[in-house]
Amino acid sequence: MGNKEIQEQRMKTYFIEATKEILKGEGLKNISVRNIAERAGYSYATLYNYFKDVRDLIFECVIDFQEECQAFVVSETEKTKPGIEKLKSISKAYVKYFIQYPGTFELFFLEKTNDVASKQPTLKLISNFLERLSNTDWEYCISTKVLSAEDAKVKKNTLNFTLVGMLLFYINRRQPETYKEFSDELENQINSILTVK
Amino acid sequence: MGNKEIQEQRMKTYFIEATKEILKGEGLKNISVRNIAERAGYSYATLYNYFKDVRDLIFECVIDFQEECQAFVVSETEKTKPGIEKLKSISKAYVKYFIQYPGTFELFFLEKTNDVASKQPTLKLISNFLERLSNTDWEYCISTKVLSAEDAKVKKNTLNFTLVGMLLFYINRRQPETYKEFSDELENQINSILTVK
DNA sequence: TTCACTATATTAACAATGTTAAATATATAA
DNA sequence: TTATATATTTAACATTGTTAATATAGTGAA
Repeated sequence: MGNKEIQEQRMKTYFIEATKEILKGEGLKNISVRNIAERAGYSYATLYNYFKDVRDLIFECVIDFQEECQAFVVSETEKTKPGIEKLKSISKAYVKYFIQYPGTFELFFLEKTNDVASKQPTLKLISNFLERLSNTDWEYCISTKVLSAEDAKVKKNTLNFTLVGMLLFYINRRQPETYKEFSDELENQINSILTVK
Repeated sequence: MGNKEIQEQRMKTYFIEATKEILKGEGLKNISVRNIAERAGYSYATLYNYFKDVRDLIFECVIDFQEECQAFVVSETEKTKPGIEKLKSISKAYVKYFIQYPGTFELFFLEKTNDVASKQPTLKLISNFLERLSNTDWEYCISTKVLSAEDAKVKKNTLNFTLVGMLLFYINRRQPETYKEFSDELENQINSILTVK
């Protein structure tokens, strides 16, 4: 990588880090080109030398947040034994991360994408994120005959849709109204989906 | 109701109808105060005599869309026999409505609410909408011993979260990429959640 | 009818947004 | 050092939601 590329990458990370800070702190609604640039220490127009537009920049944060979330999930589930128990822990940690940083939830699932073609890889990354976090343990369940391959496939998706659905209602629609209720319902849902008869 | 109220209500419906048209047609991203007012045949500032702000106006469309969706669901499920079969039909029709009018999905689940207090009733309406559409048949399942009350309660929520989650991925994240895949997965999910062992 | 008053509607204006073009500053190569 | 390319900033534009000032229409009394 030549000097040019190193410097360009460095500039990009300045903006990306600024964007991440705002997303984690104030959330998506406080993101603006001028806001980001100010925090990065540059003029707002400079941003356009490194990113096609502000959406491009915002979606570049996805990978970093996924890595952070993954590290969080791993650290929260280390001592859980593999299989169903681990799948439950992973689910809870996954949800916990987005509750802690609602801005990342907004970015992953709510932020609009005008130009869908160029963002397709990122959208794929988002859609199968939970799958990537949990695949080992689904495979484990299949290989230990706890679940059939078909059951695992459907339940994996049910879990994914349900967790994101719950988060959507709670973060974007304040439903239920208290965290306690949310947390109890989460427990119910996870147990119901992951309980093998 | 005095003349004053009649006229005021009439004015409100002009703006509401205009908003609904845009939402159903071009979707949420094409909503703007000037756009709505032009279609309603008034200046943009006039709108503020009848609505606190544009979000207020937008959320007033929820009730109308729910009625429309409910009528659609009823007409699509009339000839299905009550119980599990009906719950499956209702689920499919519910999803079908939002697929047909993605703008209504955006309004129901994606649109931000700055002032959450004043919109709390509407948010509640949204959260328990599917429940209202399907409660009769859940009760039927309980009374015919097909499901326990507890099972019904959890599954009802699983279904709600899963359907909205699926729609979120499909409408907002183009995942899966084809309607066929989406439709097949929908079938799988509904059957898995509503199949009683 | 005419005049004052009130209610309603429109135009003008503001601040904030994303984006681009023009202008300026900085780095590089001869 | 000077000419040229590159990087950055300032200025400007169009669009957004919202409010204040202005204009218009309707109403009730003389």
